[in-house]
Amino acid sequence: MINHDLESGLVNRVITRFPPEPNGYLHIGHAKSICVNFGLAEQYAGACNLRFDDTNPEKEDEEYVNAIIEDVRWLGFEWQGDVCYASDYFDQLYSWAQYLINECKAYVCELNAEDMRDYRGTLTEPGKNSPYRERPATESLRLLEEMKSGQIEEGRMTLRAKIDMASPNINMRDPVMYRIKKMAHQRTGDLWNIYPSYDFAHGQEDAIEGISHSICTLEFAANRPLYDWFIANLPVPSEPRQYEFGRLNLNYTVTSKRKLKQLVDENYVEGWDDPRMPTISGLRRRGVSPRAIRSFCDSLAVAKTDGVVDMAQFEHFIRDDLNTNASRAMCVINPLLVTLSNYAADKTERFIVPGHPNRDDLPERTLPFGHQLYIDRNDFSEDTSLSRKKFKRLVIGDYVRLRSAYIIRADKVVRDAAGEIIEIVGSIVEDTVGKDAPEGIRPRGVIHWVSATDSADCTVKLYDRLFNKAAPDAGEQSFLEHINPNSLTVIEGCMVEQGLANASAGDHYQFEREGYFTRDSQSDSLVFNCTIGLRDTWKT
RNA sequence: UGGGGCGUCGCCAAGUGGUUAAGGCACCGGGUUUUGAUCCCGGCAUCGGAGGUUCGAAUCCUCCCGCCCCAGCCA
Repeated sequence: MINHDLESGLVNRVITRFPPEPNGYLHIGHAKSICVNFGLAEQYAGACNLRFDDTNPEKEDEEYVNAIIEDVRWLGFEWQGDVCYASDYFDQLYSWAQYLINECKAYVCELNAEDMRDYRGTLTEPGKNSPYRERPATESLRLLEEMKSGQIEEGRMTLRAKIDMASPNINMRDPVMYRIKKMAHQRTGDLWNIYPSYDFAHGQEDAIEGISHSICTLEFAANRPLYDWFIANLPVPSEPRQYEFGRLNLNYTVTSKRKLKQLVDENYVEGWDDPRMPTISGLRRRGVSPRAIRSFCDSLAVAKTDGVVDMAQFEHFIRDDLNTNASRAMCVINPLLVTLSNYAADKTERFIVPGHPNRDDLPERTLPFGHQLYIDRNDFSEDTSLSRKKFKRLVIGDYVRLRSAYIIRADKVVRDAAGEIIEIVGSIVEDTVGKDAPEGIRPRGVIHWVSATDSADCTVKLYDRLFNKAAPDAGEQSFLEHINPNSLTVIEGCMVEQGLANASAGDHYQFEREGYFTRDSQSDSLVFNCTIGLRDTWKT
């Protein structure tokens, strides 16, 4: 990459940083940034800092700081030294502001927000100099001190950099360095009544930490000249450089903290960690592993194009990881009782089966088998005219293989008063466990099952995409108009094999023929979240 | 409109003068399979447009078209 060139001379060690503002939870978009920053540091044997860009107490909160730390750690990354905070540099930043005033490169401006906008000009017209621009340094110094100590009302004054009001780059038209906010900061308390702006803070934070490559997203490209201006005009300890790359956009979801916060605040979802959320915590609760997230991010290009990645690409990496790492299990989501007439009611067997079809390092499991079991209602059809090719499941008079167990035949159905099928009576084919079907018997397919007496009751939560429009943000309507009303399906009364009765959140399973699941971390009872279904190419 | 950035298969993308224009996702065929999964094999673009330079261009030049970002005392 671009770094390679710089490796040959410009910098001797790659130091990057991941600098979130603690104003929300991390989401999949941040995961890319995290992977890029930590990944580059690792690749070049450098280091990466975790730094909170906490320059605006209005939107920030301790809760977010903790959640972010947890998420980065969960993703498996280690930052250099202690966690850094922009607020740790407030004193340094303040003295640099004084320095610029003394250099006649900054001044306290008394234009209100509206007038400042007018003076700034437009995209096509240059701005006008503020009437306070040539104020003596001593006066600005005094005023800044008063702003700091709380003697000036909010909105009355700002400290601005004196650059060029006619610059074609609007960011260079005397940008605000400090604004008054008489608000307690989550870390510095009531110490400050003024807070530095992003532009005045970010590059200097990088310089203080010795960051070599300050990597951010494309929308900051126009801020780069300003970033460079501060670095060039201040006695900073190092000269970091900013590089931009395209942020990750995924279709069928939103990745804007503002919108995610709205979904949470207005109760469209259960919280930041709702399994339908694209947040790191939501994905974790959903059952997506850090490994899947990292491989997905690694598959993404670090380029200047701003495209929209197909959710299917992310899903591929989720499945890819789970397929190779998740233990197999059987869970009947829609139980239908099957009674085996030729299998003694008091007889039971226990089949020892592999935890994974091609990994013997995963523990084996035990499947109790008996006179009665459950299969899924969808695995039985009364329509015996369905061809074997079209319906590879159970029909009256035909055979099917019970996964890892016997081949059985369905003999008749039992109905309740309402005519609803409540039971299938069938029979096993002797001596077919672990063996090929005997001559003359051809099972239509393989279905999953669970012992009727020796299995655990559970609830399964199935998720669909949160939005039913590929680009929820696009168009006139609010993204809220495109929320999928059926994004969550709760199914109670499911039966899972006994061995999973004490499954824990963070363990991943493939419920064979259904999908990948993990135990929900927020429920006391046995609840499984469907991470993602199996790929299904079955054409109906 | 001023400034900045970007346009290669349905999607994400390699590629910076000579390649049959990588790869992944998706999709479509076929094979294996006690998961209609996995796995395996095969198929799938002339590079935003128009000119030009060159023996030769996605790669260089010109013009045009389109998309994104910047006018917060947000980041």
